[in-house]
Amino acid sequence: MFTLRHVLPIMQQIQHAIRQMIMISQQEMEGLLKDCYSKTVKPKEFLSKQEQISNEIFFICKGITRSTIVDQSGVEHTIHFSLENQFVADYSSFMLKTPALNSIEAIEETEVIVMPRSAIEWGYAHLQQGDRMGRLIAEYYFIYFDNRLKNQYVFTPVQRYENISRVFPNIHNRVPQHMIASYLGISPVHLSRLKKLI
Amino acid sequence: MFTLRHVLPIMQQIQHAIRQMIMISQQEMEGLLKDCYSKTVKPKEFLSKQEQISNEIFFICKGITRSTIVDQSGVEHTIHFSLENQFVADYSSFMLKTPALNSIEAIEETEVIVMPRSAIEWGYAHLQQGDRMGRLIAEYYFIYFDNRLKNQYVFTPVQRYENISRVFPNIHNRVPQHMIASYLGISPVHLSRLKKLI
DNA sequence: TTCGTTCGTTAACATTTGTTTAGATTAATC
DNA sequence: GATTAATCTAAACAAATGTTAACGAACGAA
Repeated sequence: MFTLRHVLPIMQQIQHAIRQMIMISQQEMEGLLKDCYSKTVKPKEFLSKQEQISNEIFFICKGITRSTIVDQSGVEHTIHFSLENQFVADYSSFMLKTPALNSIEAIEETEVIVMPRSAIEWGYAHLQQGDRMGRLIAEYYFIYFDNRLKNQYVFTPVQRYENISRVFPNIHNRVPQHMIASYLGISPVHLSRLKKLI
Repeated sequence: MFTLRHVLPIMQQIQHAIRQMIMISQQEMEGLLKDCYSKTVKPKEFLSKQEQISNEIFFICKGITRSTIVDQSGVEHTIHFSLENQFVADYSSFMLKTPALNSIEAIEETEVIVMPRSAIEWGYAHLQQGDRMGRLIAEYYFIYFDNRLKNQYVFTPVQRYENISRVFPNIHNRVPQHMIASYLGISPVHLSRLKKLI
């Protein structure tokens, strides 16, 4: 049987990400990560599915995922891409303990650290800076969403396309174009058309 | 000169809102609110303007505001409405201390409590549950934004219009229709056209 | 009151975007 | 390697949305 000491090296990346947010002792870190484990999913496999309550937060060590939501007509929309060194979850479902509206699906082969609810709650209760960590995560995502929403109002589809390409230059090699179109809120045919005009 | 004891009655509403989020002693409450003050703005007057760093959070006691953002072509978009008993600010600007992209403008005569940055920072540093309050506020807005973004993907303009009318039935008596159109991301002429079809 | 402004509706027309279908290319699977 | 599936592009047409202009009603300021 492995002890925590043996498992930790795999956890280096997530530890680094956590230490960028808060001051945390080695002892606290071990407590926080004791229920966490790593998991690998293949392309098109799901990390979590809609209609189930999200009881896990994922930290992406390697790979890329997309979060999808299905509308009343059954059409699937890509609402986020998530990359290496980012946390991903349906946070609304996690926080409210309501059924998730999102699914999270791997695009490439993806390796994640799974943080179960028990680990997060242990953190809030026992970490000196637990609530601070929660606040910073929430604020980080708040800023991200605020930005996304403003973009929707202020930029045209072409501008949004150029913005992604700038922020995430490699995206065209890693995700199919029809998913980018879905993310932009336009049809794949139309994105192809717009590209011709640039 | 008024002491805090005299000022507090005006502050009842905001105290109630704060107590719904965290446990807070009367002494802590007085510390938190000691730099806060009330302010009344007339319709079309601004609580805060774009390009300035937001150093205040507003609590709306009475009235209604809209948050606006201007695109590259100079067109103004309404991105939020905020009502009684809600906090409003350009939180991204407040948190990052960067120039605001939003302006906040009163639609009706509006009375707010102004919470300066000093009050918020005092709260984070001295309140027993300061970070918890920060986390809950950030999480609350996170959920709000998450929802807004999903709505953009999943609902048509007509559905979004019906959703507002349901969530905020009185909106048509309180805000001009062209602002609602702007909020929905469509032209005022088109909203008028869509209404005919319902 | 009177005058000017803001607001909502309507119609006509222009532009953008979606849909369908087809074909060609590449990637994945057996 | 052969076959199937996935992906992107293209064209033609349909639907949705924007723009402009005109008009009248409601509202506010002088």
